Amino acid sequence: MSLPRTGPVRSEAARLAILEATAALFAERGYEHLTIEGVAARAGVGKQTIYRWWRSKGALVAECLLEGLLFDDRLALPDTGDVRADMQAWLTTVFAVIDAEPGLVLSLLAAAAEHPEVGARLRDSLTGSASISGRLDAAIGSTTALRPGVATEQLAEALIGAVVLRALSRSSSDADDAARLVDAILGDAAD
Amino acid sequence: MSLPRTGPVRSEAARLAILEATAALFAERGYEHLTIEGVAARAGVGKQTIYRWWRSKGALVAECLLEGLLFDDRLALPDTGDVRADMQAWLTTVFAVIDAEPGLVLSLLAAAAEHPEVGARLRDSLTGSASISGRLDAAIGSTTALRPGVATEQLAEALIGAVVLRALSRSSSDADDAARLVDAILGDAAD
Amino acid sequence: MSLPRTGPVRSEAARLAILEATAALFAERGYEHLTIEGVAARAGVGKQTIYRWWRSKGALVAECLLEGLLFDDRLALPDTGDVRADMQAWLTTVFAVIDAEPGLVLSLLAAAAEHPEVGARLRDSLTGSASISGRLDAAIGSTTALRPGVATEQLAEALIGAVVLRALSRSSSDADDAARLVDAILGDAAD
Amino acid sequence: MSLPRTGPVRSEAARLAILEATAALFAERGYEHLTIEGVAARAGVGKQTIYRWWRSKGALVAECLLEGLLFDDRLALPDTGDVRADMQAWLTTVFAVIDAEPGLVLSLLAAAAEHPEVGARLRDSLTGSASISGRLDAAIGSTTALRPGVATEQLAEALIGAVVLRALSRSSSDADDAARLVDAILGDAAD
DNA sequence: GCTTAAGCGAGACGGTACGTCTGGTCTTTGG
DNA sequence: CCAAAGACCAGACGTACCGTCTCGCTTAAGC
Repeated sequence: MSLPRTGPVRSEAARLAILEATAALFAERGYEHLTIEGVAARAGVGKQTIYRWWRSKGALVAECLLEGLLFDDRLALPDTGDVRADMQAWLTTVFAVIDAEPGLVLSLLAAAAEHPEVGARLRDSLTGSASISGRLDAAIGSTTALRPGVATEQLAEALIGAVVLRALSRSSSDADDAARLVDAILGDAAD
Repeated sequence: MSLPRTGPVRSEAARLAILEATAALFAERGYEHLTIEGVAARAGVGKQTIYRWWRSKGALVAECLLEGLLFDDRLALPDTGDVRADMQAWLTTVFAVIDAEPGLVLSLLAAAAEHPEVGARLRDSLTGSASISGRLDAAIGSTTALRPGVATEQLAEALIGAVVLRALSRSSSDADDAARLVDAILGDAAD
Repeated sequence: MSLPRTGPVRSEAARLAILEATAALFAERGYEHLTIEGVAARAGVGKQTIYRWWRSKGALVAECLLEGLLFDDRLALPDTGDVRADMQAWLTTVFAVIDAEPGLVLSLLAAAAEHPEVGARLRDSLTGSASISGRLDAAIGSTTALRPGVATEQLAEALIGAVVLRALSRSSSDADDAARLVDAILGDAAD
Repeated sequence: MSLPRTGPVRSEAARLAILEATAALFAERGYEHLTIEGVAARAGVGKQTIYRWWRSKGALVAECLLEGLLFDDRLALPDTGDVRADMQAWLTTVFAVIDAEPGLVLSLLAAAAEHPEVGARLRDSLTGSASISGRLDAAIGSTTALRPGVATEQLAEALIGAVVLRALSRSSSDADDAARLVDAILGDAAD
């Protein structure tokens, strides 16, 4: 596979081929078994072209994460207006994904543990893009836990954290687990 | 007619030397840079002696974890009777450890992401030995979040999860962060 | 006080496979295009097994030379009793080989220029094993140049040197050239 | 009517800078470690400018040789009228140079082995410019070996060849060796 | 006490991937 | 429109570890 040659400015074609190869290999074999040589071969690129622009495997994965090449749309938080129901539905989906493809999340965690840049991006991806704390803010007053003045950002972090822990401990989780977790975090409906 | 079992038995000295070398190298260089060859050399042991008894680097680390060789005593949850104060104090300490030696926790997370056995043990170590959910159970009724029937185990998980997330995202945290997190999880004092 | 333990021993099979692969690739592609990776692949051997026992490509080639894997029997000096005729016949053969496969000799020269060990072995192979100076010694008195007291070793060196020069300059040489050279070195028949 | 094709012409400055950089790097690091990239960097020139005008590293070195950039004047054959003495003196100098800077000659030999053009030029440089065979011709009759009808060109070749062989085999040589070699080639003084 | 087989230290083996270096080609940009 | 600069693909370099496999030694259980 040969790419169209470009000049002494950075080749966008090469960059894209590399990121796509990274995402594909990451999905297929996981972070641990992702190799620079494998990416280079798959992308039809010289190894040096990777080393020229990325410092490490982790930086490569971080950029994939940033470009949204690693997550699909299943993991978006739904918005029906009912925070509790939305969160339960979302958590149930997330648990199902972790059960079905534990490697995806675990690989991401391994990458995050190894490279600060992945860690930072991962947190943004999880708390930010799913915008959980935003939804919690909007629902303040509707449950006992969401009382005025509560730090919704920490609640969101705790929720995501619980998910991460379940992934790490390989405990398989179902809809009931999701409900229990949401109830624990949100409290009862406000009177 | 059974074949006679003869021959020497497993060397306890070798086992201990290996676990100690593993713990030392883990602390010095982190999980990623821990190598079986390095452990063998440090322990003054043949590689085969390691492979005979452990299936992988992860199994080695998991056993160290189980034997308490990786954590020191700083990380025990204090018990003054005041749950909120105890948790804040504990979290503050944990955050300080993460800030001071991020490698320790991150390496453990990397190991957990790679090896199920480490993940399982890690969760036990964190939630079990600190026995957070036990303390929460005992405090039911004392805060708005600790209402009767709440799943304290999920609350404990969420709390630990938040800690893990902060470690992964390398956000440095202080006593205020600890307080905010505890307040978000526990809610207000009960009336 | 413990004696050094012995451990596994060097694999003769690997050693031979490596030398044979080296000789084959040397003959096929020449010294310049001989690569350690190629030798390892051809020999079915890990690269480290080569680096463990040889310091360089040159050392490898030198050992092949020493084991006689690079030269075939065409290049042995015949012995009919007539020194002049033998030398002419031999030179004619050597010139023919150089004309037909210049790469063989040139590669050897390149290797010798790069690695002292090859140079030393090459000289031994050429002057020693062909034992030209021995033949000259035996013929002392039979030609004007082979007078008593003459340094036959230098004469042999000069002869071989002339051959090397012709190889380097790619001048194709025939039987007449061989005769002229032999006559120049040996002088006329003694009266 | 067509305008004369103008356009820039080959830059003499670039050509000289390249040749000088080549000669300098050759002297410093030898033929093996001479790289096109190194030459380009040293000459302040793009790699393509080299590849445009020379086909290979060898061609570059050959042109340096032709321009006399590689040899200094030490290596000229003196002319006192006494052939034997002149040759001994010259050989002694040559041996000393080889002993002191073996890399220079060896690098040249490596280049010659790799590239025909260098080989041809090298032979011309050595036999031609030192014009040994001319001197031998002029001395015909003065020694037993220099009898009428002898092929002085082959004698010259043999002499140079002996020098080349000594360089290749790294045998250090002194004035006595020079004398022995000259005596072997020239024979005794004619009666 | 002798036999004998497993555990031991050591380390060679076939491999994979690393991160670096150079070769030779091809473009862009500036003079 | 040439020459500098340098990005590109390709692939060899020498190193680090992997996990497996002998080696010869030591040692404890069972005859």
